[in-house]
Amino acid sequence: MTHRQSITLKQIADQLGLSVTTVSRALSGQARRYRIGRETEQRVQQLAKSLGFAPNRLALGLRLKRSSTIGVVIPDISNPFFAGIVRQVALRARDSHYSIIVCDSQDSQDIEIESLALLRSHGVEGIVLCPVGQSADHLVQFEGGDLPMVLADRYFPGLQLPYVASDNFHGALEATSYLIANGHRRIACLRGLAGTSPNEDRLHGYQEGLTRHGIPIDNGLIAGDSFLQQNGYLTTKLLLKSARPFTAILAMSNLIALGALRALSEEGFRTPEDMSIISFDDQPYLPHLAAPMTVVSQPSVEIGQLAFKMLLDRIHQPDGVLQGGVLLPTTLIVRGSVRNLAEPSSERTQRHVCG
Amino acid sequence: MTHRQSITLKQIADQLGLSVTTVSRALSGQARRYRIGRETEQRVQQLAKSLGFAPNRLALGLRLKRSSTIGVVIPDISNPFFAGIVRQVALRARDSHYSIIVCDSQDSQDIEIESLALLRSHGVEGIVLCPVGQSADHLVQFEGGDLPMVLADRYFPGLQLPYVASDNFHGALEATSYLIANGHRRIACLRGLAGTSPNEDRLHGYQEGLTRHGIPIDNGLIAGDSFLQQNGYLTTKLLLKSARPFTAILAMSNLIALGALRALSEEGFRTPEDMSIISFDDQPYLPHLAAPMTVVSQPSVEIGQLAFKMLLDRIHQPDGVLQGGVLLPTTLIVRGSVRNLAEPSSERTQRHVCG
DNA sequence: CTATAAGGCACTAACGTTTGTGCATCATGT
DNA sequence: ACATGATGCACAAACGTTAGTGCCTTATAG
Repeated sequence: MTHRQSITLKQIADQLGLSVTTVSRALSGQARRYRIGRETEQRVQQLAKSLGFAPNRLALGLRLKRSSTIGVVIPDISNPFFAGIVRQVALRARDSHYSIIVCDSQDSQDIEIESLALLRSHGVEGIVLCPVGQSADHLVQFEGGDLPMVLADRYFPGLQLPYVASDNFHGALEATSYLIANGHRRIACLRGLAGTSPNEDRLHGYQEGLTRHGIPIDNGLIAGDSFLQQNGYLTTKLLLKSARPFTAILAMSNLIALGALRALSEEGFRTPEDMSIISFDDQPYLPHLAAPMTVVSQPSVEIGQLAFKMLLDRIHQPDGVLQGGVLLPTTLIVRGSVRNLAEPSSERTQRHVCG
Repeated sequence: MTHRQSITLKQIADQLGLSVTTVSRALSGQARRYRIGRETEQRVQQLAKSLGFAPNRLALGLRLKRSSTIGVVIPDISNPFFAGIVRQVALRARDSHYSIIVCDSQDSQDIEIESLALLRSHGVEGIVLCPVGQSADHLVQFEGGDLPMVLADRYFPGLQLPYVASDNFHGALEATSYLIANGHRRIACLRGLAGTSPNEDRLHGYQEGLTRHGIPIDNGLIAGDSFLQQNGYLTTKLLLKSARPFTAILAMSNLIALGALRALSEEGFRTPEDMSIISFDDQPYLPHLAAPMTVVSQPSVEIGQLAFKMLLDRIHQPDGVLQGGVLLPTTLIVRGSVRNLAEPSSERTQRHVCG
């Protein structure tokens, strides 16, 4: 039970006076097939169990060319959104007897590239990737279908790889429409990293929302260049200082929203009295914010689960027809961070908190 | 560059008309030692580079008995506190050319046990474990020193394993003292899982804080049995319904605090006007809560970094003297969730939000 | 009593790597 | 001319596993 080092087939074989081959077959359920005696089979299984035998996965992987591991590469594992995805992948992987090697690319495409090569050398059977960069040159090698890969959260239009992401276009469209329905016409858009699908899709949804309601698009209200908190903070500061008035903010990530909140607070703006805001990504704490945050919720659980499922499919049928991408619907969760401009401003629109 | 499957030493050897041995030596910097010709060395290195050769880690691990991987086992990777630890371990591991296999034990000791066995079979060189259970029977096998292990966040008093955790006793003591200094005498304590070091240490700190100020300990104000949100919610509900009055809450985890907040909100209690609260674990969103949360901040970055460093030390010197545990100091971050009972109750103690 | 089948197991190679050793060839010193 | 030493590389084994095949024994059929 408590052993100094992992025990091997050979040790069991020696102890029983059998060959390694026989032990292997007795343990892998191949006993019948290879005519191992009933009694021998029992003895092997008993001893193996009592010794707590577990096959060396390195040897197994080498021999079988199946390492029972998959790789997961994400920009920042401490971002709850990505952590949520990783968790679902991890849980599902465990159900399917896979282990996961996790790489944090730190929002760097160079590290991402390195990590992919590293995972390959580890013999992973597949990779779930939340890509960070604006280009996909390093991903074309995976189109071939050796080493299966599924993209999560982001995708690249030209790239022939399966992906799972939120329907960011409609999410942003719905959020923008909601703001407009509440009387907002000048809505700032706090962008994430340009060239990434979430950013582009959300931006288009935002623009479409304005256009559909006959509101001209003011490019001066569209600003920002990263999904990080610092960007939300600085961009909001700048926007508030600019001459362009606006009554609402559409923040393209949870981190951007946090940064915006800080800037608003510093500049003396109250939410939602002086400024309305909608963010992306639902989180457990959002109902408890000073202004309970109205958000476009992404189905991160489903994204993670589906990403793994699609990867597993590709691992099992590498030559099956390539699935396209899947866009999962978002949900607008209405809380209290959007003011209805039609109502008197002195009153909070909802919630008894801070009443 | 773009290859269908990983390339091997043999392929390079064949292409150059050399033996695998020579190629291996030319690539591992052993050329001089084994008298490989200067020119041969160059040719091998060039070709390897141009082919993007990376040694098969499975074979490498098998041969060298060094897999260049470590295992990380945590209760819930989507909990920002643990995600933060994992991230630091991942970053440091990468610096040291280690990959990490992550297991989410889902707060289940059975899964934890399974995961440890799995990691062993993967040939990991060491394990960082945030244990979940109340007993450490399954960990004594690691005292021996084969398979190095470092505990993070929690430890077990009797167990001879190095650990890194917060100084929860003093953290709770400081928080309790702060509450008392603000005039609170009846302070509810929302516990986590009994038998775990964070819970016990925080509880003792709480009790010590009361005792030092001559306040009797009321066991009716100490309740709860898990670190999860649901527990915070239910326990708070129960406590509020009970006959025992209290003016402040000490929540023993970020999740518990979130649950408490929800209960308070539902029961019509305002924070901090009607109820003060202090939680553990600092998070980016806490300043933006309805009542910006005063917390005992844990040095999760340092915990993760140090855990990896200690593990690396043990990997390099398995027979070195066993380090004891390390307790890292916490920081009380004062925000606005504690009301000073000496001040008039109608006014918010600070902040202009919701003014 | 012999051919045939079936039962029970071991031998061998292979996965890709590293490492100890051995076998050539060439130059050098005497 | 002959031992000696360096130089340049290849061979073989090993890590732990699986899978194809072969060998021996016993039972069954003719």
